[in-house]
Amino acid sequence: MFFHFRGPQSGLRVAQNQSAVDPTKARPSAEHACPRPPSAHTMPRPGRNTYSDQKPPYSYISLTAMAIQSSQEKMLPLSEIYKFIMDRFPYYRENTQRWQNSLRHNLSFNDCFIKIPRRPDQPGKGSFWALHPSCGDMFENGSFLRRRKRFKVLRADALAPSKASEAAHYLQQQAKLRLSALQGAHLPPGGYGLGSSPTSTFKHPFAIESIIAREYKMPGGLAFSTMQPVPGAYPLSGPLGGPLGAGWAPMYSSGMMDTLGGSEYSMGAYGMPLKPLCHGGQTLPAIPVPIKPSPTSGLSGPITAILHNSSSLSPTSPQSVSSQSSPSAPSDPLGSQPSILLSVAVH
DNA sequence: AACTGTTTAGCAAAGT
DNA sequence: ACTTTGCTAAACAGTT
Repeated sequence: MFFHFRGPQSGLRVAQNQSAVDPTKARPSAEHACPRPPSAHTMPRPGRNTYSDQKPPYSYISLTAMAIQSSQEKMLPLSEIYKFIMDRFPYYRENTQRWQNSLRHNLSFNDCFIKIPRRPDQPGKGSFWALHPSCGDMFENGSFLRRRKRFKVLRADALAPSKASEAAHYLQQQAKLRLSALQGAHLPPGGYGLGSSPTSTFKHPFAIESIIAREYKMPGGLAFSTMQPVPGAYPLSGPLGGPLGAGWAPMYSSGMMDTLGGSEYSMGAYGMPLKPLCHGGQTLPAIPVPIKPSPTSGLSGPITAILHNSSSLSPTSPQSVSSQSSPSAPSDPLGSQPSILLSVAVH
């Protein structure tokens, strides 16, 4: 999954219609924030104190993705996303109610963000938010500034079994690729295998990884709050030693791979039994299932199949396998009928 | 009460 | 002109 930053000349509207919405609010206009669209090589990076108190030329989706990407667990609670943004962009230390509302709206509205419930024994407010693994191609040319497409999800209750199995296979492949990436920090050719875009293989100097990695190495110990272990997340010390992407923990820490078509249960990160999610004879990996329909990176063919009637699943929570309902999970509009969602990219 | 999450609505700018 | 995308406001419900 690659995200690149690009100058606002890409077409992103910055701070648009703010004055129109509320002209009484004295806020920096887009022109003020970016008097001259910086070229790619002058594109400021979202480091600490970047943009001073001016509004950064990033959409909320971008900012949120940056925050999530910056975290070791690749997942953050809402409050940590707030922190990340406020920590790096002083502009967002004011009018918090306004932009935080917008940000929450984005989290809910955009399929590229998936919600990962907390463990039952780790109380806290809100869930964790992660990026859908297939959203790396969401932005134009990998840019964080403007998505090139929005994901629409079509219900595919009548999805052919072959399609469903292809989707399961796709998820399996993704898991493997992700694992290999985590293990050696060596990205396989073509990124995580999500690289439907040729840009995925190119690590742009303004890619989030590049930016963040650079900042991680900055002297003075720029310890983001987001880099701290997330309480209540799924801290993992998987077979690889270090912490893994908690949201995807069961994929790597247990015999997830083997559960595909294998035994019914396997042990999760906390020794909890992980039951493959089987519906209608289909066996899908026990991965965090997006509450919302899953987006796709624009790959051809079936990209992601999720179990629609498990709208909110915790990867290691027994509740997630014993009960398909969660407090935050709206009731299935179709009842308990197992169904599979096939997400497609809509241009 | 405060926070979190969902949803609807309207507007503006960019893209097609 | 129409569509898409992003921003903002607001209402509401659920959770802590």
